[in-house]
Amino acid sequence: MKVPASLRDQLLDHAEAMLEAGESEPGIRALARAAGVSAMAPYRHFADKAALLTAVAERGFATLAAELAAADASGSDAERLVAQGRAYVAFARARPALFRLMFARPTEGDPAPEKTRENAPAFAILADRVAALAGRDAADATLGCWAIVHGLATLALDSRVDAPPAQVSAVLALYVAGISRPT
Amino acid sequence: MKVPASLRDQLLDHAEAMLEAGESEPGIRALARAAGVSAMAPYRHFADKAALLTAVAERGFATLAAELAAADASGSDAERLVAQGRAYVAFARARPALFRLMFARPTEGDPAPEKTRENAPAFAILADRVAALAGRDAADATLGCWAIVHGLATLALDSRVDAPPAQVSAVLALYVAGISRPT
DNA sequence: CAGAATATGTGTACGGTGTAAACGAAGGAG
DNA sequence: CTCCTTCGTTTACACCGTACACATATTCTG
Repeated sequence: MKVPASLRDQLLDHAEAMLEAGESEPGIRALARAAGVSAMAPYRHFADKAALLTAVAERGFATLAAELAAADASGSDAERLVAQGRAYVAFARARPALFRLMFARPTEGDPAPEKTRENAPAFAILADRVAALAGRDAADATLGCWAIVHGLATLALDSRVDAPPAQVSAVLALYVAGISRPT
Repeated sequence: MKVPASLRDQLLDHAEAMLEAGESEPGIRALARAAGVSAMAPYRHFADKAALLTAVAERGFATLAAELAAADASGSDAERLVAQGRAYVAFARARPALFRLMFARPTEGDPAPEKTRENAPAFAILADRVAALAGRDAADATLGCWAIVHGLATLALDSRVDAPPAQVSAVLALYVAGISRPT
């Protein structure tokens, strides 16, 4: 019963695979070749290269959100928060090219964490955790939290730091300790 | 006395200008055109496009380090640290393309903050400030500090957050408050 | 069912890129 | 003067994204 997957999905799959293989920006022609189709065929499914890559990025955000949610599944609030952070950085280190691509896509609308569609769900979960820990300044704390893990992730991708899980935990735990204190 | 600047410097200048003008990756040919020279001329001065862009990045790190040092010039330890953070993010927001380019260049050697040549000087200053504030966990705190500002900077460039100076100050001040407390 | 409309893929072509290879012209050293 | 080095040019190739015109297949409509 395995119908041969629409070309659209094939292209996205190959793009994801090439990203995972280290390619920083899969090209339309390469993807078409991989799918055994002419160079112009992809354009029946995507307006242009950017649109295709944006679709890949969207997938990436979905799986990132899933992994974050999984990490957030159990433990104390603080533990969950730290686990999320580890998952975030782990995702970035496991799929560097994809991670970079995801955040390199231009966003529509104003810059605000909860306004940017792809980040909204994950950001909401994070905000919940932080709210449970920090009384006042919850907004700043949430942003700081995201900034820390995102910073560690990108610095790791650009090999400015190593950022193994243990280090992420340590840095994040320190932050949590500083945040969660009587108002 | 104005000798007409070596082609090498002209190319770097134009590259910097084009980056400042929004171009994400100035091309060899475009730079050659800007310098009024043939497309192959740049290759007399740079092995390839990557080498040229790396040279631009190096310049960028130098001016970033200078701006950080300037911000660090006066005030209490905490104030200096926060000022550095503001300067870091301000730099990124003022020269988004350059900032991205700087960190996108591959680094030689192991990933370690103080080992990566371009970052070493600025990182050392940062480490000093943090050491003066946090007793134990100074290493983690330093890394956390860098991660926060770098995270804010990159998230701002990818328009995930706005990150105006006030926000940077707030987030960073919160972190400093959490860090600097009786051992 | 016929015929038209829509969806999907192909072939060709244009202008852009980075860069390899071979060639010239200018100046200093023997 | 001749030779070598430095700096630039010309030409050419392979690749890229994509506009345009065409073929075919599927589906909708009367």
